[in-house]
Amino acid sequence: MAGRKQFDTDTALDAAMIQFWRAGYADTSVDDLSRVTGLNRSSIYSSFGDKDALFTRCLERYATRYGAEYEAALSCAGERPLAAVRAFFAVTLERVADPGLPDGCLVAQSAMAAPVLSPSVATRAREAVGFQRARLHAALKAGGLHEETAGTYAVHVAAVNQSLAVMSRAGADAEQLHAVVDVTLDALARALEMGNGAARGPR
Amino acid sequence: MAGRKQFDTDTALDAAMIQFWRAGYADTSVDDLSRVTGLNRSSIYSSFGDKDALFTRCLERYATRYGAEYEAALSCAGERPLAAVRAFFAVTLERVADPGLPDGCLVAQSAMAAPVLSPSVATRAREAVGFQRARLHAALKAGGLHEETAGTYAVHVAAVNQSLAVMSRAGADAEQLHAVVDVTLDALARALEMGNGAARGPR
DNA sequence: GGCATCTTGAACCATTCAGTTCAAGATAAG
DNA sequence: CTTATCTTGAACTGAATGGTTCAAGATGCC
Repeated sequence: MAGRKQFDTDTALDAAMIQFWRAGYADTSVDDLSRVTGLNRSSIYSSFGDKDALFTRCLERYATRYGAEYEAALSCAGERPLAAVRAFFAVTLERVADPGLPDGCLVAQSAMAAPVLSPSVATRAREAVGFQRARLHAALKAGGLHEETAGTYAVHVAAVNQSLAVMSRAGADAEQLHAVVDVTLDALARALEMGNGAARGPR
Repeated sequence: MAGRKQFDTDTALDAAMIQFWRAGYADTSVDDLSRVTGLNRSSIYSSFGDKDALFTRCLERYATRYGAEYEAALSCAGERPLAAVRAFFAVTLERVADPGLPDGCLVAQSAMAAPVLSPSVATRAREAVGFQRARLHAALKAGGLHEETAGTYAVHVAAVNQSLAVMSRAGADAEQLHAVVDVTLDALARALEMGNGAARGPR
């Protein structure tokens, strides 16, 4: 197993990502990473640098992969904004329901652990949350919501989406998680009904 | 400083609680606890047992203190359910706005870290989330909501409340946090308007 | 003063941590 | 086969971890 060949970087990154996702940064040792990736300690350091760099790669990978899914879900926001947000939530709900993946959300966890992460990683996690909100904001505006109303619902939907991570880790079942998003979808439906930006949302 | 006198247990517990709250269980060493409490290592072990026991005490303290505040906020739910839930959220919003306290929520953090906490602590954190939901459920029923609708809104409000912890750690400002809860309050107001349990909520 | 009680600091232990180094071995290309 | 490249396992370092023990000292009570 040497010579010119190389191990599968993507597979190793996926394994490391899931380990960080499940246990968090602090509770993941380099030995853990070595075990789940099947890579030797030396290989980890030579291929990815130190633990912090590997975590950054994993966070980036996570944000890219699921970011694309969220993006795709929101793609129909212009014509069917409610269905778009429903699909947005479905991305999270299906991920949580997948027994092959950890509960929660790597970005949410990293944001929660921000005070004890390296500044660059903490900033990246915060940016991911902000980016999610911006994505929603754009989609809701495209869906006909007034600028201010779209902003309000964007931050609300982003927050509720993060809350699913907490609740799933707290042992909430699928039915409860659906109830959480249904209230939000109902509120959004009403805001959308109130006209193409003419009516005001809450506040 | 010895003899019969003893250090102030409450003060020490508060300091330890805030440390756990800010940095989480994994990223808080016993030396950290010694530093912030002003207690010697020996004193910590003799007074509180090991790190796990002290964390449990802190979690209990947190749940008791803020649980009482949430309880008080919801006390008027029978007459003014919307105002009660608004006051419920205000407990969290004011706590987050307090510069003397860490962002986030110790219970939410502990729930997120459940997979790497000792089973007893993880269970306790999950119970705290469930208890919050039960409290809201009872309050909303008292406020006139139908059983099922009350259950739906209870889990939603509990989730949104947890989301404030994530969002505050992710750098959201007070205005954004208010927007998050306003959407929920608006939805709840509508559900309450629809009659004393006669009408159905979302779903 | 004398005694009992508590605190304190320091030392200690075994374990784990991140990070580094290196020799041995395996492979592919020439 | 030879050579260059890469992987691997193992050892090692220095620091930090949780946890324990104990002698010295400070205090309050009698």
